[in-house]
Amino acid sequence: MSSETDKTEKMTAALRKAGIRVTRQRIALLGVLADADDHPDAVELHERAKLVEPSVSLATVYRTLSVLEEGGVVHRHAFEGGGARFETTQEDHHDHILDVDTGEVIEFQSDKIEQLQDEIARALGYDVVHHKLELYCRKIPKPD
Amino acid sequence: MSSETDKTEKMTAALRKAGIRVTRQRIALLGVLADADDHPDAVELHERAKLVEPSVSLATVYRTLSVLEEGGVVHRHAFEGGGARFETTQEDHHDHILDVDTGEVIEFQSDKIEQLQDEIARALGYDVVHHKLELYCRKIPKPD
DNA sequence: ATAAGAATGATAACGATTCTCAAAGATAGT
DNA sequence: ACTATCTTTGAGAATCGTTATCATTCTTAT
Repeated sequence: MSSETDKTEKMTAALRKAGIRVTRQRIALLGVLADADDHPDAVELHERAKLVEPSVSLATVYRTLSVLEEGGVVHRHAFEGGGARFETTQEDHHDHILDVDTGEVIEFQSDKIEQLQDEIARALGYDVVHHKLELYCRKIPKPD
Repeated sequence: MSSETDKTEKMTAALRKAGIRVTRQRIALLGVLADADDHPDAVELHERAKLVEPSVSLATVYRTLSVLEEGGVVHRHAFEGGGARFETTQEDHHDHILDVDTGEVIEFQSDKIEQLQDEIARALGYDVVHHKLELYCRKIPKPD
């Protein structure tokens, strides 16, 4: 099998499609992002990318993340406390619940809320370009 | 008239009520915050506070903002790009529209959205402690 | 007025991110 | 494939917003 090669080709294609120059470092980072099912920050992504492509520098991770963001390939989140965290745009749009005790991130989506946002903005003469909705929450204790 | 004295006394009372020790610097900063109808950052607040109380240092501005936040007297906002921005909690709760072209901040409030947020969180086993809803928008061009 | 503790200004330190620059690499045209 | 051109890279310095340190000054409860 050639699964590693497969992934490389997939990432290469994705970069090409987004009009981004293809380099070893970018393939590695995009691969890591595609595999991640959490919301890692730049340093964490650097750690993971180094396992695939040891030469990647942190500077390049930051640069590439910006490039990928501009290309619409990843989303950058600035949750409260600490640095930015990233995820691919492969999945559908969603917002986040942040567990204030554990730091856990849960994703959710509500068409109703999005629709209300559009209505509110429109009424004030604005179009929503993008939005940020974060619910900082605490687990409801189970009644036992 | 003794309007400056009046304000000082008002600010002093507000600090006392919040259980915060009263100093010249804190009175000055809180006064500036109370007067602000925008969402200034720490450096901007420092500039304004220096006009009232020239001795205030930037370090104290940061320290005091944290103290005031803990005391529930001000809110800290982390809008995209740049540092934190502040406003007093005198007004009712509201969320923000950010004009992506001008940086302008518009406030709005929607009980409906807040209610939906609670419902969504509850369904996932969470209570909302606080939330952040920011609509990054662009002005709809007037048809002329 | 005084003692005990808290707040202050100046500046160093910090973490996250961006910049600089010479060297290496990618792409398009031959 | 070979070059020329333009881009990206790694390493580390620099920057930005913010917090920590510490000796001095100020608040507050007595």
